Amino acid sequence: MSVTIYDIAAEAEVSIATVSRVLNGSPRVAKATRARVHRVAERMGYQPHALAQSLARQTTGLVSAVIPVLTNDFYMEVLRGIQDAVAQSDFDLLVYAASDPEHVDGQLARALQRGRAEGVLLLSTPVDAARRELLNGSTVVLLDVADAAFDSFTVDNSLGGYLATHHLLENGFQRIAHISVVPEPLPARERRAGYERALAEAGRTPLIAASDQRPYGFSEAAGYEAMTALLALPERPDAVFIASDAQALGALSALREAGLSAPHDMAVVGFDDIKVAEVVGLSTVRQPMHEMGRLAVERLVARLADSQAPPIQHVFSPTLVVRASSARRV
Amino acid sequence: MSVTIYDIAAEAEVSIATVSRVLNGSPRVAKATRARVHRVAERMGYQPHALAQSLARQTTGLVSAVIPVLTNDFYMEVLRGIQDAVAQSDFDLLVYAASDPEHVDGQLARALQRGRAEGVLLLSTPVDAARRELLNGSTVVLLDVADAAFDSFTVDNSLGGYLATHHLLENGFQRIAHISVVPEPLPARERRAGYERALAEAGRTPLIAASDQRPYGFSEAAGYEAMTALLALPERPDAVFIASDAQALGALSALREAGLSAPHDMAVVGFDDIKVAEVVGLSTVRQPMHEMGRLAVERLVARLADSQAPPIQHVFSPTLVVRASSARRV
DNA sequence: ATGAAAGCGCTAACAT
DNA sequence: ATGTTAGCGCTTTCAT
Repeated sequence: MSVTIYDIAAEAEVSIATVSRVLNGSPRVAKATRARVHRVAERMGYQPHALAQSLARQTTGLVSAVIPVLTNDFYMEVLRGIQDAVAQSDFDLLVYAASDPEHVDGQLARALQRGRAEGVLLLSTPVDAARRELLNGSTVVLLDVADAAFDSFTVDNSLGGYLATHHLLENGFQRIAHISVVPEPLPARERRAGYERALAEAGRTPLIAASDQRPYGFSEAAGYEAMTALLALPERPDAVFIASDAQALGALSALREAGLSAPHDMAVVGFDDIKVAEVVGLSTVRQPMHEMGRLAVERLVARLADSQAPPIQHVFSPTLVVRASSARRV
Repeated sequence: MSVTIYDIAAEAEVSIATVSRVLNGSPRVAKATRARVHRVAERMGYQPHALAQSLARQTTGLVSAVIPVLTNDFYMEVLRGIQDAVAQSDFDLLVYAASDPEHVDGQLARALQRGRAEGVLLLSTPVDAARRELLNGSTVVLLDVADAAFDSFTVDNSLGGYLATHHLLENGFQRIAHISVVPEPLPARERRAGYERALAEAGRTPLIAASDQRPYGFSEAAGYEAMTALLALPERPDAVFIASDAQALGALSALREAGLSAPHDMAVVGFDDIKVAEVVGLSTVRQPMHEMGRLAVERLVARLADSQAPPIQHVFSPTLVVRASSARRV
């Protein structure tokens, strides 16, 4: 049906080897032949067959991104960065998203299938023993999770938690609570640790709420529930640092429904700096999501070229973004 | 390096054909042999080589989505729908996103490369003569754009514009403006037509603003500029229907910066119903983005199975979502 | 400078 | 029930 190098070879009266050479820009071809083959290929509308090329070259030109849940602005932002960087490379991008983090392994297995992608970007998925086995032999770059055996790009979550809490302390808030996640993934644990450290330095006691929202805790619903719990407390906190912006959005809803508002009744600081955060004036700790995705891809591409380099652990420093929701009490 | 069917064949003392049969579940294999081959394959940790399989089968198991710009919540939502449906199929998903709509053809060409994907989902990209040529022979489903030669999933934009405008009229607003896009793509033109129809029925005159934001008009910046222009008018409108939520967000910012607010000083209705719309209380015309993506994939998969069916043009009816930004003047 | 031929790893007739 | 073999479309030695 469609034109192959055999057709071109016949038409140009050369062998398929010569056609292949010309098409791949080998210098070992006579000028006249080269021109003729090019002309014929052009005229016949030749297009290389990606699959056949890949099989012969033993390389697919594909990288894949494995994402725990797409219904999450954090991942969406990272994905944008990934896509941008991939578009600037010679690779094409396969996207594997799970319905929730617990089902990520199925997608991961597909992404890792032999002869599929050359490398994979794995997001927010801790490398346990089973996964280490799966990943064995593949070129992998980790995002939002670190592991000594792989390149990784993470944010200093503990610092982020500290910055947020310190900011609330500085603004004079007295009873600063924290909303975390159950079950608590490592990033959340680290954010909480930063919160606790800041409080400890100030000689305050932590107050932690979290609702058990399986399978995915970084959600509006989880934030809503946790805030509801906080509001039911006999002595209501006057500020809260929340483990993610998504939860913070839910928490703000709960606040609003209770006839309260931030920062007047309770100051709120989130984490991530997703786009809505700016729109609603939510103070937050910013992760450079776009850049994380971009750099991870660049690293993956580099590693594909040089698999020997020792793994690097890139830790971004998050930055505090102060908006209306944590304004100092007047 | 990695184990092939030859290794298994040798180990199980059968031919590669038998191995292939067993692995593909052919019934024409003796029970004992089947069991033995399975055991060996398992033990050796065999994984089929996607590429080789694809080349032999002449089918890749890949579909691709071509997106004009990823920095846009509308496309993100559609992409989620696409991903959800793809995950339920036997296909894997390639994502090709352009930096802006004018550069979509490069990505489209990659997506269409012979031996890459079996079908492509093309978003918001009108099929002109050049593209028709490109798409010729490929299995394509169109989203947000219609063309008689292909399956397409679109929304009744004109109806949407009508609904929005009619709603504003009903709520008693007097001077209802419209913010469109320059250059004006077909969906925007249709939305404007709906707006004009509603106004004409009410015997009012249209008032249209739009800023020239190349290459992509459905943006916050564009909305901001257009609203600024409206505010500079001697007689300020008291309501506005805006061609997209993204622009509406920018318009709301402009309003706020001018010390004004919606709906008090000007009622605002957007289009799309992206997630932030709900958060900021923006009235809007909802497109079923997730479902559009999902159904488009299902259609693509169906067409891949039966290429003879005549193209279908699926037109969704948008729905009006009333929130605070267009509340009736008290 | 060019051609012949051996793969790449698998599927699918066609034989037996 | 199983094996032999010819592709799938291309790249890449190895000859000439």
